Amino acid sequence: MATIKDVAKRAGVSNSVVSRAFNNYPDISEKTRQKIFDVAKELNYTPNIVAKNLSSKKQKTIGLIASGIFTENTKDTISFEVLKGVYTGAQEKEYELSIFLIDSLKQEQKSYTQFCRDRKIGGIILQGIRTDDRYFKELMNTDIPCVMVDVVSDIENRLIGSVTSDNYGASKKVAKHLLEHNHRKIAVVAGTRETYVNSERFKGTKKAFEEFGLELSDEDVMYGEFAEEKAYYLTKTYLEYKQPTAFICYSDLMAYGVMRAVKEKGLRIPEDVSITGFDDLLISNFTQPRLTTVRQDFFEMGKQSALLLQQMMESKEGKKLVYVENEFMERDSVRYCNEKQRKDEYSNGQTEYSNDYIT
Amino acid sequence: MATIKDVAKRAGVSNSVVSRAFNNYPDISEKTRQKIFDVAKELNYTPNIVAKNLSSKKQKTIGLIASGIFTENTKDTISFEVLKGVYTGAQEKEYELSIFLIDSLKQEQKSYTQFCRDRKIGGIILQGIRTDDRYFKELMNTDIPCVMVDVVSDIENRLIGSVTSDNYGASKKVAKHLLEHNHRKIAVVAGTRETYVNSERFKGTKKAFEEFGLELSDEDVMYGEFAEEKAYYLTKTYLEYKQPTAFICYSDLMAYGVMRAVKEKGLRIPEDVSITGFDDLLISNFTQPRLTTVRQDFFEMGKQSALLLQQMMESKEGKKLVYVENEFMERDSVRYCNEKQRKDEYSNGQTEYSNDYIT
DNA sequence: CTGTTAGCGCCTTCAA
DNA sequence: TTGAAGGCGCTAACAG
Repeated sequence: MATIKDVAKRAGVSNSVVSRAFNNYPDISEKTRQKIFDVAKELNYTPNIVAKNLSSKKQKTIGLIASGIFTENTKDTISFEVLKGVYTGAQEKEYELSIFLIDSLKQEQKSYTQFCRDRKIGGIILQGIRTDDRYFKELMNTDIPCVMVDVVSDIENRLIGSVTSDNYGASKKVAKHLLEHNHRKIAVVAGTRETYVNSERFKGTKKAFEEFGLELSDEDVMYGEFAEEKAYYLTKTYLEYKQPTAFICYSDLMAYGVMRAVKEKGLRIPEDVSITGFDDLLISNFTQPRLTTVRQDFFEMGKQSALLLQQMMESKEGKKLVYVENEFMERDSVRYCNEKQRKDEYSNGQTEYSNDYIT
Repeated sequence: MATIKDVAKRAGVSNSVVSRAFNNYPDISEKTRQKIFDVAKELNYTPNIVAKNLSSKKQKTIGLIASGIFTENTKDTISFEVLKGVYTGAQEKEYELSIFLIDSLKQEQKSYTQFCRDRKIGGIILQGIRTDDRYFKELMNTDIPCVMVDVVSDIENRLIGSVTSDNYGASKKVAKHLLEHNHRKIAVVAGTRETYVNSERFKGTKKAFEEFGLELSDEDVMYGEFAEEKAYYLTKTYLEYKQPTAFICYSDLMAYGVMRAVKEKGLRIPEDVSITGFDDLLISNFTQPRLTTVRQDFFEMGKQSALLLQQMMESKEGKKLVYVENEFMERDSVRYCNEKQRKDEYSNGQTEYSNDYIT
């Protein structure tokens, strides 16, 4: 493989000139520049990225740290979409990308900071990590630029950005949709309490209730930790003493769990119970019934993260917030709530409508 | 960040001793080794991978080149599973992983070989790439060890391995399953003709027919190129002049296309037509009806690829073939073919059974 | 067992 | 506009 030396020798110049030519320095005569590129092409030379990375001051590689890829539900391919987006964004500006997938099952976690230092990573994108993680905290004490996906932090004095979507607005829309469909007995299956997206979505729900002059009761809010099984069990229990006409779920995954529990109870969706999700995973278009939810463009979020990070790395400027569009997807899991259903007291059991439809 | 020098100085030894200690060379006294590790821990030192990579003869990074991630059907998350597997396998033996995702839509392809050289990649895993690709051919003319997923090549004199599953056996099992369920009017929606897995699966199908004293007619074999839409259109056309009682599809994606075409024709699955797939994608458990198919463990295939590649890189030994288990998943898209259906001539239209069930 | 020396391939002052 | 020299952080002979 040709090295910079070979090109230099063949072009009759010194290494440094070749280096400058390849890095678009202006202080090179057009003639030699051309000569160098000609020779390079002839020798099929491209700079070695490893050596470049080692010697250069400039940071041209970014990292993606993603958690929950291994342990989580395989139905969840969000991380993959983010990864594709980040890759695309990095590619666009010719940054190298190094990925770090965290397997939360394994004990031997590694320091994010270490990960960056060891690879000369100049900036990092964080996806699905917990802000109470010790390695996250450690990272926050460094000066490595960070972009977080779906987390907006209040950390000051630090190069940190966020990419997310309008969780508040979308969530409000979902709740209003249900409210407008005459639902009043609504249960909320929220995610993880301390989480940014959860609190945004919760605000949205509450706001919608408010606008209808209603209040959301604590006992109708469950915390499913964004997990299908957890949501399933919570719903099972909930249904033993209450029967809402609708469930608002803060993730599709949880909606699947709720659907299962609801069906097992012998209730029909959406005839007896309406259900909404959030995310629009692949499967949501294939569930029975198809899930009404909020589509998030995770690919775009990944891409924007990479772009934002690169910009931060180059300009050394701080705190940016980028929003990516989301979209309310009205499908088949929500139906108008009739007066009878609406007036029925919460009961310990099934409504008369549903007895025949156990699936 | 602490460098090797800092450790050396603090431990009162030279750089090379520290280097050796960290690379587990035996020629170091237990005492100094211990001393070095102590100091390293104290200084929070870990070797810089970039520098290591540059200076070392040993190749400790592998690459994954995957195609079709961007352009293909988003229902297909196979590449992602492979990626996770490769990552896990690399991680296990402390290899670095560099990924190269090919966007076939973009014109500006890059040389695989270049990709490897530029990053000092010592071995490469290929997934979803075409063997008639010019860059693939170029790569084959180098001495870079390769492992291919789901491609078994006949290239000689070269460090090359393959990881796949028993496509022949699984495919045979599928066909026999249909045959045993009394189906005789069977159409095959094959994939891409020149492809390894396609030919293996085809052999399996033929073998099963043979064992039943039957022969597969050319006119009942379509080539859907593993694409949902292609399969959909082929099936639409096919159904205009023939009505099989079963479709064997060489991928789930194509099965979805076939299902759609079949339903649009007003035929019921599996009452009128049985359908089988191959791969067991996420959605196949949620289609209507749930798809009978062959589950492939793509994660394991990715992992085994990484392991095999590493072994090849270390031992310089050649041509290995690793099989990963697959599993026949009997679900709801296949049903026993009754005598009436079986005897019906291929007709230009629907059977009498299905007229009422247009969905 | 340990230190010395010379790179790996490139970038980056500093002088010319 | 160019060249020389030093260095990025580490490994790898080769002495000792």
